[in-house]
Amino acid sequence: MASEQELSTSFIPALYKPAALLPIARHKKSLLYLVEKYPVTIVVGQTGSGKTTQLPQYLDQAGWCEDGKIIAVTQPRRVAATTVATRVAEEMRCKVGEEVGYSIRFEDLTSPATRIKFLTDGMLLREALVDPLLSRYSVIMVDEAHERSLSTDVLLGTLKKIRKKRPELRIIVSSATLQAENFLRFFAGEEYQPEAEPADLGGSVGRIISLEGRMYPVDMLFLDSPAEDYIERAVKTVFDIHTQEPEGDVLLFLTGREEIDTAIQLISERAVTLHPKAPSLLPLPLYAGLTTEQQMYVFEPTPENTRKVIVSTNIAEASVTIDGIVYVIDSGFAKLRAYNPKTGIDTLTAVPISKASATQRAGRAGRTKPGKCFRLYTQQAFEQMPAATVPEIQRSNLAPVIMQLKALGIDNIVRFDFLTPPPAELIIRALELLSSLGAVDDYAKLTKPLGMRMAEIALDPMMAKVLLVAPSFNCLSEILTIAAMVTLQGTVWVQHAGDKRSAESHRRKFAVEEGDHLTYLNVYQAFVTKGKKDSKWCRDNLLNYRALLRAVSIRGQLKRYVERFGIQVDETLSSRHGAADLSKQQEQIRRCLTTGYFAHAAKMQPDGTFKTVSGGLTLHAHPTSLMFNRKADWVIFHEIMQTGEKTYIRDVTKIEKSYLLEYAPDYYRVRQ
DNA sequence: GAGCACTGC
Repeated sequence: MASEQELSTSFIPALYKPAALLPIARHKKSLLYLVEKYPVTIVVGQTGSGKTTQLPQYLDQAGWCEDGKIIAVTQPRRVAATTVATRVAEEMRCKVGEEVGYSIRFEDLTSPATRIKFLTDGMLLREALVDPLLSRYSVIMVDEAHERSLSTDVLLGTLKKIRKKRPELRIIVSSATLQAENFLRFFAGEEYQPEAEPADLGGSVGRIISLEGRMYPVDMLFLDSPAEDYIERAVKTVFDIHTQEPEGDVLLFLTGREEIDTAIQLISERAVTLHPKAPSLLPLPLYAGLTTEQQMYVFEPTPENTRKVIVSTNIAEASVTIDGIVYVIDSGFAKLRAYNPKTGIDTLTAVPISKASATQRAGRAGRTKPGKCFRLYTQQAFEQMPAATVPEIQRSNLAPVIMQLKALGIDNIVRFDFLTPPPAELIIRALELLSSLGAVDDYAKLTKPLGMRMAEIALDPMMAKVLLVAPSFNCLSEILTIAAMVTLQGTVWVQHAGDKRSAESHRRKFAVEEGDHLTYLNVYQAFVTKGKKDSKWCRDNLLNYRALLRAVSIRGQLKRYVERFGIQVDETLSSRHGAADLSKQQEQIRRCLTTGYFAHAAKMQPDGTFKTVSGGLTLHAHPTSLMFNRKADWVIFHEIMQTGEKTYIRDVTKIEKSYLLEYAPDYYRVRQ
């Protein structure tokens, strides 16, 4: 007989609502019927409907994991894959990695016993490289498909192709209301019947099923005339809520760090004028650039007699959920990244959000009780918003996507079945770049072995090329490190607000005059010799400990790729001594970088700005770059981005003009 | 003098 102790440890934590009470429970039969009968099921349901946690368990119970088959559930974000797996494992009373597991880059918590597997959609695409028909899976559920991330879109196209060869495969797409028909139309193709009753739209291919969420009503309030300054209006609204509305925390959506800091300052200043006995206001910032500890404040319970005001970027729209929010203030704007194929430059600008985004933001007010959403725009402006945000695949540099598709054996990109095809110009521009890198031939086929190998490595094509030619420059070990560090995307250093001078002096300790890439190499080498077991060493040097640990993992993974290609990595080279040797080695590294980044070259002007090779554009070294306050002649850079009025280059390294002509003669002959 | 959010065996 089990002791009381044993019994009590097997109880499900009361934290979670018993599964049977979730709205999805009522739909169990019809869900299982649809999945049994149709190859494709589109599930419409909001957060809280239980689709992500319950549906996989229903499928498992109904026998979809017999004969060793697995149910896959994909997520656009790593944290979602891990947290949902943990929760489902608790409900099924097993450990993560047993019947329920997850798989994300660098973390595979699955075993031969795993029947339900949560993974990022990028990860499932990686699996398709090895197992093109994804034959281990009986059901693949693509969750949060309405977010239309790059990987989700590529995955959906790939699944449509796989379905033709595997009619027994079941595909479940989970989506918000607005896009459900698009997904069904996509999979049903010619069988889609626009004139049919809603219940028959998808012919014999699929059906849509709706699960209502566990949402409370949210009152919508619009401005009657447009706001001249939405930050000012937002702050005013915060105080109106604080003085006139019952208790409950406020979530304010703005576009970026600068606006958030301004708003928080205004709120703090004005809070002093509140009546001494009135409840106090606690404004808190939330954006991705904050450290994890700084972000944690928003999740702490609100102190007594206080109202929390969380001032956030888009991160709180889908990625982060905060309890206790009753009031949402929506500026109606978000910063979005877009790629301009004409200039090859990424832009980051504030643009009006879509109706779908506005609805999602408002929904954040109704998670625990009825709420209110104050929209800082008119109803007319809302009507004019686009229905949905332009999918990433239509506003991104497609070079990495094209490499990925080609690695999956999809050669004719133009004929690939995209949910929404990207503009031809984006495809042409990407193919031009891949051709100049030698990754594809005149028929746009992957070259052997260079293009094939580039496609297999999890790196941006320019860096992939650099890595694969590194052995001929005798600097493979160093490039492995540089590639890993650049992948961290500027998270190497931690920023401390108001501590700019000390940040700069710390960076100077590791500085290499030739530029950011060699400085990264220095930082990494210092980290593995001095700081790998010592997070204090990182704190003292304003370095991001977790980011550097990640660099170690990425480097290890890249090294395994290279070794699989039969290329030896000589790690003794990086510890060579002597000034002459060092300078020679640094030159080799700069030459090697140029073989991949020749299209990202610029010349410094007397005033310290840069001009592109064609001469058209004025570029500024990003303030985080070593080249921000140094002299150079020619440079190559990793990234170019336009924000506001200025165009910045980041991760910049000095080169000689002669390198460009030596390593990219064709590219530069045309442009001279 | 400064950057929304994600991701990859």
